[in-house]
Amino acid sequence: MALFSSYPERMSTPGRGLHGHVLESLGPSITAGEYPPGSVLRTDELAQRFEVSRSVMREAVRVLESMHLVESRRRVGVTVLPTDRWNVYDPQVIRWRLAGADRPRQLRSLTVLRCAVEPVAAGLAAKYATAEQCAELTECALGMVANSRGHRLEGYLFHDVAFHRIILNASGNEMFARLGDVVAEVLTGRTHHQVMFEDPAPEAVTLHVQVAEAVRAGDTVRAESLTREIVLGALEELDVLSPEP
Amino acid sequence: MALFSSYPERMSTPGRGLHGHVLESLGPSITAGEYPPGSVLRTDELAQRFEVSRSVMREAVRVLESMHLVESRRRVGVTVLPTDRWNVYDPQVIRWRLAGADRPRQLRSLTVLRCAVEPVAAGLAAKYATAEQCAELTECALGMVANSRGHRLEGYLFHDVAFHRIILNASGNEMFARLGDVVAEVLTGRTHHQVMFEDPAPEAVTLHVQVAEAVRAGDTVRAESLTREIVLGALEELDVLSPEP
DNA sequence: GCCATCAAAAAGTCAGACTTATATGTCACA
DNA sequence: TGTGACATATAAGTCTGACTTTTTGATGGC
Repeated sequence: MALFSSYPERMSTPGRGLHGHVLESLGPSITAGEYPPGSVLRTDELAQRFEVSRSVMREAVRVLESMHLVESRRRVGVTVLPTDRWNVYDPQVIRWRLAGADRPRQLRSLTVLRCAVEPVAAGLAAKYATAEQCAELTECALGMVANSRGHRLEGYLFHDVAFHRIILNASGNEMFARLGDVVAEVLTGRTHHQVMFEDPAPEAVTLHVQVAEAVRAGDTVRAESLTREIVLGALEELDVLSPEP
Repeated sequence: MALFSSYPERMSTPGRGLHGHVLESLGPSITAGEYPPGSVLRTDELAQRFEVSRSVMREAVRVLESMHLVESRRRVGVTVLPTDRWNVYDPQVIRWRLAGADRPRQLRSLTVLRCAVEPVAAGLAAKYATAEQCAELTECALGMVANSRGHRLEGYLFHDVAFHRIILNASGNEMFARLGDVVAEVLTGRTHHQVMFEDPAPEAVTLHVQVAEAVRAGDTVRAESLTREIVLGALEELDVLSPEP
């Protein structure tokens, strides 16, 4: 099926090279709060701990610095920055945080972001989606229907992710399009790490089909409000499992 | 005035260190499309061009790689990635792109993002804003009023940026809060690089005052719809100057 | 108590040698 | 002529050690 060839599985970038390996270990530690803000690390010490040369360690620190997770200053060391400085939109940071302890809070703030963005994106998609995108969209919706019963969660997830990706891409807005990875992480996290014994809610499935129809019909306001229902439903579902105002 | 002490002027991080200086030159070149996607650079050659050691150049490349602007592969070199791979939410990438040639398109996609996010953020702010945040908000609104006539653009801009930052922070959502820098860049760009001979539109000023009121009153739907008016107005204004559907 | 000066500490920079992966070309064989 | 194994060259990756620069904090004189 050529339609999905545009979604290669390059979602996660495993630590290539020594510096990547170090990052994959040190990054999650920091985002998990293992080193509280203000903690000071020393490059040399880290290099010894990870058994790599200083050059490699310096490269890793540079990357962490570009994510604003740490700040490197002369005569002081590598200081861990407070959370509100972090580049929380960096896909790698998102992945690290979703893998950590405060996954629920993370999942929630990302879902609230979805609530804001996806309805607007769907409205734009109804305006600008190509015929091919409309076809892909309905195909995904049908795929969701086909996998909506009988505990076929993986198949459902696959089409769900693809569906939302297409919406975000079809909006024609680059900033929206780049949130496709974020949505994918959220949906995957929800499916894999939550109690999901039951099949997906039938209403949600129906809504997806209707969104696909609305987009094809060019009905912007309907596409927007239907998508809002979908994503508000997801938020509600999240609040049921881990309630916090 | 202690209210604004929480908004230090650390918005732009000038290239500290040699590697930062290289980045500040090479980054914009790439985002400007000077090296088309697929172009191959060699670390050694770059090091020579910028007259730095390879260690420094490698650190710079690592940072560009973490932004997904380039990809470094053995035996090949440093390949420039296509636009749809870039981390377009990275504040540094945003700044580089806003400084480049396709500023208008960039400004527009960011404003569309604002249209999606800020109304929702304002709604949440009406729910969760502290008394102090409400006070700061009205103060900013008054500051905008005070600078709305007589070509006092800088003063107006200052309070405008602060206003939207407070809204985004008061929403209580981390992802929204981190868009404060983006909004600041957009507003600054609009003021400094567009034909802005005239004073800001009186309706916009009024709307800001009303939003501050709505937030203080805890009127979520009113805060949301008023903010939507503000930001849709900004989008309209943008389309008037550089019309593209 | 305050300011200038100094020394130590840690990051920053550089140069050179070496290792490793890999794209590509070569050649034998089918 | 096409195909597979093999060799080679290339550019990134890694390590090491020496040196420089900035900045903190301590020391000491006023």
